Amino acid sequence: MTEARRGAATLEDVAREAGVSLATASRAVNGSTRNVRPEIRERVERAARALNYTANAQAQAMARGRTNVVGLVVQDIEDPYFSSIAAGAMRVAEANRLIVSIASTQRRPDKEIEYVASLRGLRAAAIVIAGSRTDDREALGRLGEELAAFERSGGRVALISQRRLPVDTVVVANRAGARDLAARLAGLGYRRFGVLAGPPGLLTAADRLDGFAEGLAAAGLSVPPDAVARGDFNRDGGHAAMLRLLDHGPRVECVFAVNDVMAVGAIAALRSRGLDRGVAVAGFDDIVTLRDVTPALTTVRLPLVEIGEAALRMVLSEPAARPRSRRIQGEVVVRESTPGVPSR
Amino acid sequence: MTEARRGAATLEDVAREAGVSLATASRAVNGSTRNVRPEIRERVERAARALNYTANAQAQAMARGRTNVVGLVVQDIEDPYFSSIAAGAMRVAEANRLIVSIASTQRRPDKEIEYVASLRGLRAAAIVIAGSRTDDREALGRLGEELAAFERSGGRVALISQRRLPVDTVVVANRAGARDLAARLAGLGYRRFGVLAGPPGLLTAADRLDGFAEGLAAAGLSVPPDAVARGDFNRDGGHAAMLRLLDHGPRVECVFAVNDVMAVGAIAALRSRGLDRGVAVAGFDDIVTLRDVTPALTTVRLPLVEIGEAALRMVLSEPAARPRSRRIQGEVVVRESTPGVPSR
DNA sequence: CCATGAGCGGAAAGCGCTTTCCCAAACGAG
DNA sequence: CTCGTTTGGGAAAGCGCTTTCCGCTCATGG
Repeated sequence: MTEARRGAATLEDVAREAGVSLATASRAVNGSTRNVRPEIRERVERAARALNYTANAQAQAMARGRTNVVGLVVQDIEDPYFSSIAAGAMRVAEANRLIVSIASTQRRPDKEIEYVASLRGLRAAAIVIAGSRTDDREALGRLGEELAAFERSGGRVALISQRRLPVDTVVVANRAGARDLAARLAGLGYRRFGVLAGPPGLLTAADRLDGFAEGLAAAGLSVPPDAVARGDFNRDGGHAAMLRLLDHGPRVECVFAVNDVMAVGAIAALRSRGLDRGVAVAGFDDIVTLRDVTPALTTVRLPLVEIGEAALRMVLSEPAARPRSRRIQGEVVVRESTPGVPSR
Repeated sequence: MTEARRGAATLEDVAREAGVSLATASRAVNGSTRNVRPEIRERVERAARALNYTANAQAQAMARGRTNVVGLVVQDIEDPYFSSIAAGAMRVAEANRLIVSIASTQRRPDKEIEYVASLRGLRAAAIVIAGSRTDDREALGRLGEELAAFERSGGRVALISQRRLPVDTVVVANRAGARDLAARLAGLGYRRFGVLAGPPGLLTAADRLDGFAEGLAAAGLSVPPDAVARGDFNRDGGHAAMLRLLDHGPRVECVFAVNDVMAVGAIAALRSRGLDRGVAVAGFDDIVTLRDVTPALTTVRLPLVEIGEAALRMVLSEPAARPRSRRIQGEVVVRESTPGVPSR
């Protein structure tokens, strides 16, 4: 009846308490293909309860040769983009009784590799990586090797929005979304555009910029090179880039920030110059927490939670012969931040 | 030279490749108090590299009797309040080479208990629980038992903002923060207050409400009972509560929403009625992502990242004889959402 | 009434490590 | 030169499970 004085109760304690063998206790309490007579099972279960027994997951993992841990690697858990993806992945994990191990790389590619190695050490069942999108080929190569080693040792991998490695991928249609957005903005009558682009090397940002340019081109418009201001992929980056554009760029009617948090920074910058009603701003992502900023942001809605779900589902499904990819579309949402140009 | 065809390379493979015993390989590659001759160490390390060996963390955990996993239980990772806390905890975890396992309970107390059990099974070194603040005594009791079992089996526990269980706690000064906020708002000339309170049973919300009432009382003011509208602890809850207050409550000059996301919902509600400049709104938390809403929110700044850091540090430090608590203060930040009453 | 096999409990092997214990060699002191 | 003492490699004992294999009991059928 008394709990082990040192450390947790083991299955052996339970077996002894119930007066059965270790094998039987294991079968009764932790499941097995084999049957155990109801009467004995009941006795074991009672013993387990009395001792407050919980199976040692490590030992189970060792014995079974697989774990119920999945790894999730994001760039910055504090960024709502990633926390929404994480929420989706965690929801699916919960439904499958998986434990999720998470790491935030703070955008350092070397950390990413380190975490994958660490998850390989944990013998995680699967890894989902969100947002590894540099064009640093050297880092990408090492990440690829590390992931390949992980897969060879029996793990599964999925990437979010990163087609550059031969593994399952949830592809976010950044380019297409930005193209659609450009078309809509052109339709609203804007002609003189600026773009607040992300830092060089960030592929997500680059795709959105390219898509936007394509969309404008289709409408016979374009973004003059000096109307593209680069900044960090966060609020302050948007703020700074907007100010730079105002001070050194051409006059613009409408600014596309490659994500919502940058757009919010841009609006703050415009407001500080008293221009917040003079220049239209559009973003990308449709971050939930930002749906109430004023003016309400025109943006491309990405189903972030779904993206997280899709990635984990992919990695949990039967492995395919070749890397699969699941494409997820964004949807343009026009709100007050781009009221349109009435005169045209 | 060739990697094991099935599964990952084991330490035994490395030992064989290097021509040493398992014991020596272990000492050379995974550290030990014992020395290994540099020449042999080098040989083992080379073999490990050649085989792309990574120690099986499960096996190490078994053999050593401890893991490098810490568990983090939050209510909703998508909520910026929790994602900031998680970021802080993860930062400290990284510095200590710990792996963090995270779970989002979606505010279901039973899930919380389930996850703790699960972490006990993992033999996690420590658990941090953020935001278990119901007054459901039954659930709290079961959680307490589960945590006690975890501690008896050698794990450490810290709670964030929950003094009701005898474990280490990071106490957030909700009450004091709300009290200070009330004092400042009274100082700004407001007299007729409303409160958008959280759901009944949520202690964080209750503390903030109580503190606010105390602060007003100190200034000879009060919140009439019918000016307290309850709502969920999220944006929509704030929105709905605000509308209810407008429609069924007394006229108010200033509304205190018990957290920032509710405040944002409230502002949206006011705006939908054309009252956004007529009623002042204050929040609590100072969520980073919401710093650019307009009007800029008066709120109580909580150092959320620090709170997460403090909790994990606490749980990693030497265990104390009795539960410790570390108190963290908020700081009132007055912004445009409470411009003050000029006439007074 | 005996051969057959289904059903189920138990002994023991094994998962991949760490660590204790043992032992040989090298070394320093008397 | 002898006798402790280090020093460092290797054998083996676990860590807490799962699972294979073995063997006993009982039901079944020819």
